[in-house]
Amino acid sequence: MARRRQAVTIKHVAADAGVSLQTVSRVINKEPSVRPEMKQRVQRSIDKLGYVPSIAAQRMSGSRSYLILAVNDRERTIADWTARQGADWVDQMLLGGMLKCAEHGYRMLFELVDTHDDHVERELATAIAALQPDGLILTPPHSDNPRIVEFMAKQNIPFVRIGSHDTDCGIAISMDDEGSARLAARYLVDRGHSQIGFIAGSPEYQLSEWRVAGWRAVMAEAGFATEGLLAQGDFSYQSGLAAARQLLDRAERPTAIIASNDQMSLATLEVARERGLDIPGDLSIISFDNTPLVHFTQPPLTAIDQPIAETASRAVDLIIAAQKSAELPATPVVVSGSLVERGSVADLA
Amino acid sequence: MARRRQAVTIKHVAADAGVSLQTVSRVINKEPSVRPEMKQRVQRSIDKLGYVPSIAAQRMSGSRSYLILAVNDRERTIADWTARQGADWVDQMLLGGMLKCAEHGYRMLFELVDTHDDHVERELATAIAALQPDGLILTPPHSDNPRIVEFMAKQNIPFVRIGSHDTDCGIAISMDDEGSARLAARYLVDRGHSQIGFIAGSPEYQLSEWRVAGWRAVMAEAGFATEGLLAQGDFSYQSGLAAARQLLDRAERPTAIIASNDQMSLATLEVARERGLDIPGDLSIISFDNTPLVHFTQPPLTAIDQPIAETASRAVDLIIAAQKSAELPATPVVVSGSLVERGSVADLA
DNA sequence: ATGAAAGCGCTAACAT
DNA sequence: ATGTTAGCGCTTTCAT
Repeated sequence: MARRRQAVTIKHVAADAGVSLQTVSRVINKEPSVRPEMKQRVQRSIDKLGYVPSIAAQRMSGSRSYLILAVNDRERTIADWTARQGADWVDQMLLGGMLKCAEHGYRMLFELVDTHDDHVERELATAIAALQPDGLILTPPHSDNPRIVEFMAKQNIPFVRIGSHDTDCGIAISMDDEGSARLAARYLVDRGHSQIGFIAGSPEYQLSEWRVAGWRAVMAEAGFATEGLLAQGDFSYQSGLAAARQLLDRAERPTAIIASNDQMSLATLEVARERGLDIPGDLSIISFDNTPLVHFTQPPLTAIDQPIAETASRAVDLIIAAQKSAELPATPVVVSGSLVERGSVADLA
Repeated sequence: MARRRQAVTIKHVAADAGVSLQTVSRVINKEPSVRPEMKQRVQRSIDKLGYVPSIAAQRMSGSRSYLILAVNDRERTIADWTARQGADWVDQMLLGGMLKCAEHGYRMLFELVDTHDDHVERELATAIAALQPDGLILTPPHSDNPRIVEFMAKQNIPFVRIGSHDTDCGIAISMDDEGSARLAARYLVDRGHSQIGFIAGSPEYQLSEWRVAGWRAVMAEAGFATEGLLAQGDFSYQSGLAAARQLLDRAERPTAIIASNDQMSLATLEVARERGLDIPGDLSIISFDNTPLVHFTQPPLTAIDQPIAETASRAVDLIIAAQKSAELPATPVVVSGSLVERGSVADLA
């Protein structure tokens, strides 16, 4: 394959417009110190020749790369993709992130990094050195992985930690997991439920605790006990099966279960079917995540929607803002989830 | 934000190893003309300093960028992401593409381009000029969009056209749509069906015709008429509803329907429910695509699996190969789909 | 087999 | 407000 050089460079534009390279550069970068008439002339040449700046060259000369790197956990992502169960976290992240990037003339790149790898730092360093992104977006469980966070703190690159409350370094942004869990619990309490079970997610994710905390808080406020109503899961279908059985084996069977994600809700549905329990007649279910499968279950699941696209979009905004001012938001940014009503909750009242 | 320069450059490595820049470059690029002992010494310095070459600099100096750009249709992709119905084409493409790229030290970038935009060429030119990828992957309907293909033909960048049979330029790779449709039709014929309806996909996609052709061929071979058994859809749920009604309104009702994608199968399922038809007792259904939702329907859908991940993986291989030799595969590369048996087909035999 | 020099496209720093 | 110069990190010549 022949070597490819840039077809149209800043030189061509400069020659065509009869100005210096610098003036063209100033126009491209929207610097103020160019007379409107000059600017127009240059812009005409740019349009005429179809010139587009080379990111590589821009990056080389020390300016921005206009690249934002979103990093997800390799193991989990590949497992989701391979299972083809409709988990669409990545899609939603790209939806929010790419569109917002495009608005600002940035591009979003997507990388997989193993959170359990012995060389996480090395993996990240490689991606950063190779791509030279202007900012980085960390998703759970990376966002609170100490090795990753400490490494990033040294990099002098703005980075957002989605799903973290830690403000030591980086920019924390979370989806109000506690608030969402409260929302779900409150919704059930309002409908006359008092025996509300909760299936927790993997302890590797901090958000798992926050969700438990939200449920606990509402139960306490309402004066209901939580003893024996908390079951530990790890977000997998299997763990959901075990957790649901544990809860439904209680002498005093819960009338409702909140599960920390859709796979565990699916498992709860299956256990209910095993035992001949009608949903929502005998057992109400509220799910977390609102991934595509909630439409297809029998009945469709009432669920907490995680605003992933919106969060990714905000993350991009925060990075671009951080590039300019060194000022970071003092408190964690919060994007609230919402409850989507479907058919899996009974009104006991 | 302070300006960031590369932390460790080839200079540091050269100094540390006590050799010239050039020697380091040769080691990085695995050129043969370096003595093993030199090579070792340099490699040790690289590892010690944690050096990673800057893609920007490599690209600037005229070598490869190690970037492969996958381009999808913006409108359709965003519609799928927003609908959250579990369409996972993008995920499967990333799964196959990213992993294969990683194997070869490449990275996959992902871009959205509007196939109906008046300035498609401009959109593509921008992405190419900015990113300077070593190769490009076109997906349907871009793969057969004449403006896009003609533009790419001029670019001197190897590009793969997924879902195209056209060998004029670029590298065609397809998923054997005709063969897959034959597979589905044959499967039904073998189980005693003779009135087999077919719901076609959008004519904007060439693969729609090939699927129809496969069905027709099997029907002809079996000596069955196809008159009135073909309904036109456009891949949307709505169009599926209309198409299914048209087929099921026939005096001689089909005993089976093949739908060109999952959304239209879902619609067929719904129409069957409306009319009180049991699936598969009264009507068998075979779907195309095998996206996540096939697991969740009642009954789960027997479907043709489109090997998207495998195809993307092959596409990457083809691009990397094309970079070296100018030799392109003479005939279109074909990756075959398979039929996944679930519960939506009745055996009449 | 190794090294030195030139240049890729662009911008920061310094003129004017 | 505009132009000139130097240099980013790397690879391609072209020497040796």
